[in-house]
Amino acid sequence: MKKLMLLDGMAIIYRAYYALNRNPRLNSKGVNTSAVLGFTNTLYDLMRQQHPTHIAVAFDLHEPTFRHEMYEPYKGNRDATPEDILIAIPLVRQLLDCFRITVLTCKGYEADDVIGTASAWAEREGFDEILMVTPDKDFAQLVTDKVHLYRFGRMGKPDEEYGPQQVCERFGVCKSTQVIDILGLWGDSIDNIPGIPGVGEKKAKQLIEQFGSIENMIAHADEIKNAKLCELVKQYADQALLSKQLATIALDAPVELSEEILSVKTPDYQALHDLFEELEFRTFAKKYFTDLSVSEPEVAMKYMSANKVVTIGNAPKEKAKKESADESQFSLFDIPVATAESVQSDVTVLESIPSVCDVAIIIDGPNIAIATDSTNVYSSLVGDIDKAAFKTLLENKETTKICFDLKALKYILAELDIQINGRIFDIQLAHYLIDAEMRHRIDFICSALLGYEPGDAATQAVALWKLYTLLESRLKEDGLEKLYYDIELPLVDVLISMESEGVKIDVDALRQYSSSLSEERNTLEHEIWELAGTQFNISSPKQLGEILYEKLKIVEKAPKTATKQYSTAEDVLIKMKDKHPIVEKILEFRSLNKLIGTYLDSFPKLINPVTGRLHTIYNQTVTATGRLSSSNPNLQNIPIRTERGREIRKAFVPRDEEHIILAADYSQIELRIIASLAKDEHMIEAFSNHYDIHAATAAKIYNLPMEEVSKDLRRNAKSVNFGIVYGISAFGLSEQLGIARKEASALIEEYFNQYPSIKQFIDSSIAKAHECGYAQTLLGRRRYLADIHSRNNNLRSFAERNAVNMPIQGTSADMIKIAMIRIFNRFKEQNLRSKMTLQVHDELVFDVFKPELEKVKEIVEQEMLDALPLEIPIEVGIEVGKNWLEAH
DNA sequence: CAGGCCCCCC
DNA sequence: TTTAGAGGGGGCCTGA
Repeated sequence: MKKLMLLDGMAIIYRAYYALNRNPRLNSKGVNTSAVLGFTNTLYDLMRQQHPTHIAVAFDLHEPTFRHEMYEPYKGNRDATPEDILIAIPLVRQLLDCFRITVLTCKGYEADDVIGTASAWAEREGFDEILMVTPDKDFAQLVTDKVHLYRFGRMGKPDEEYGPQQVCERFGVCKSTQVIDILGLWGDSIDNIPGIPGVGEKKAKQLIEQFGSIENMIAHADEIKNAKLCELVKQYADQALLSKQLATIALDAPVELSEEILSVKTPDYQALHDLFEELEFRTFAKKYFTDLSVSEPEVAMKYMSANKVVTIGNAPKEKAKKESADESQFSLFDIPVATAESVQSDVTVLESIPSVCDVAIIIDGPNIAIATDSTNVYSSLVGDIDKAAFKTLLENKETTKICFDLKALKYILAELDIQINGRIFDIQLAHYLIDAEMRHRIDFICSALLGYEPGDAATQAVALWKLYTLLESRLKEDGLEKLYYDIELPLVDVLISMESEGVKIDVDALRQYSSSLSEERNTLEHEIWELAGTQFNISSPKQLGEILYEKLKIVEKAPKTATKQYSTAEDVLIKMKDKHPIVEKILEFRSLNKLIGTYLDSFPKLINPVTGRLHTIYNQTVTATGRLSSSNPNLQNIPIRTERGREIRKAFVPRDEEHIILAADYSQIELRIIASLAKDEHMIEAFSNHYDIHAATAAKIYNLPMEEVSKDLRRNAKSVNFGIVYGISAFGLSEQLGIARKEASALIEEYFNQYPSIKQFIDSSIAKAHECGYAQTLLGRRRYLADIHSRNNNLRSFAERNAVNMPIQGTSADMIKIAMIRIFNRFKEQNLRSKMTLQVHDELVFDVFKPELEKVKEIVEQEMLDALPLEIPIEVGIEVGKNWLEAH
């Protein structure tokens, strides 16, 4: 097994420099060693994760290269290299010497070419795996089955490894070599070398998909439908070719390569020791050399991949002893992070915790806190880990596990075949219940509640352990324990089951529908361009605004958005529909574009190749009211209102012929809840008699018998009912119904006359919020309303509407969550093969094994009805069908 | 790559 | 000067 790792030296130094520069680390001579330290750390991580047998780091020589002449006219856009980086380069090279890692450079070529050449060479030499470590997407052109691209994740996202498949997905090409064609058209943003002006990522992909290469595109330029684009392509053909040439990585740099040169060797420990001394990496050096009393590289590697258990507090003695023995084995690079001890007082406890490790576990009597050193909290658990010990620890039913993002943790543990037993305290869930509107990321929570951000696993574990005490008592004080233990915590398993189950999608149907709608969209696009007299990007609100309000001047006073841009929002356009025929076409184009972009074309890409199904992610800690949210893809906003949109639901199908889709939804749940919370007799009566509630409302406010309520009056009443739930205002209602303000306010007034308890409920909700500063659901879920006392009318009104809406929306959310948990448990008890697959706020969707249909219906209906005791009868509509549309 | 805008759902 | 003015979400595009 030969595995070569090629690193782009400068890129890693830059990354380290920017990552650590906020907190520069100066040694006593005033030299900034952040970049060197970061580089060292990156190298260590990569070695530990990738276990290469061969390695090299490529550097530029900062001399003219074979591209020099081509680049020359465009030079001058790069910022000068920061001085701290100039200092870091020789130090890094010195470090690599000590590690006896070869530095590859080549006169007349850039580091990219050296890496390209080396990877091509290694592939020919029969290496099994070659990993190019660089943030530069250009390297995608070299990716093959054996040569992979490794890019660091930014913004807390995990690192990404690009194989041929990922390259094709990312760039929308058939072959990775076509990446240079895309980049050629796109141009080089760093050196500001334009490809073809106006061609961005999307257009470039389209063109290459159509023509295969830049050369072919130029040869057949006349076939480009868009006249303007066609002109540009002809005009800038040479520039695109040049840009492609510049993007092409050379594979023939005259650089000396051999297995011997590249092989991973034993470091020169003496030299390393001296260098660390000089750089003042003392903590690191001490650990590193204590650990390396046996200086065998294999042993060193083993130490590097070890994991650590930290015991503090009242743990049993023998255990503490064992673990402190383990501790001496860790060779860890030291990073200048704010550690817990710098801000907290219990230094004696924390002294035993080194600043960096993979997984930190704190055992404090019966409480166990688990953390890892990543924002993606548990992603690095699947490394080398003492699984037996970890399993025993987590599966113990007697202890309390303190963690952050239980759902993520459980996914990882499932892979390791580990269960998590005993009481579980998820800091994230608890924090969500305590203050839903805050952000629930570990770093934010820590800085808000502890006053520092955890930099590594050990600090994070300490933070969780501290937060546990804080949040546990807060949960109790605020009466949120039941919500936590009876709803949010058990819901985690339900969501995991739904997410991993996924839904089956009829991909062929989506593809067919997509191509038919795309044709319609193209026609419309051309018609719009025709009417506008020019070609422009219709999806760009900016360009569209300019066309509508400057070129065509379809209205005198152009509507503006809050940020003083031209508004092209749907309701605005609808109002000016008859001013110009283009408006209707634009609306039509928008709706098609939305359907194609958001659903039809994106779903097939998101289907998991292993399961062949579509898996959404339910977020349990996003909404301010207690609802779930869904993303990647969002399956809670699948169209249903328009005929075209509904088609998409037909593609949601059962898993096979033995299954059938069942959808169960609460009818008018929010109105029922408000009626129940308000104990409004009239509404209770209407619901008890199973009246059409909107018609009944219309009858009341217009003082008519029910039979005489027209469609229009019913629609008005329906809007008022919705308005009540949202926190009504006369303006909002008048906008919604297209009626005068006065008329709207008369309607509202009459509504309140007819339903006095509703009015009372609204008033008392607002009064209660003023009094205690938060709104509350039936079960006590809270939402703090910071602006409830604001002297700013707008802000205060907003808070007051939330005070009304949140208890309604939130109670409904609590209700369906309870139903979900009970249904899930009963399915499990009865060993049913049927599965719950989707939740859309008031609706649950199931993939039902046909023989179980009656049983499922019974369970679902019963549990949805009984979830919460209300003053009002609840109704649940259950339907089945061979797809989601039919079942709705 | 954050923020603005828009549009789909409940 | 102009806009927003009924709740809760997510996705796409842009411009810096």
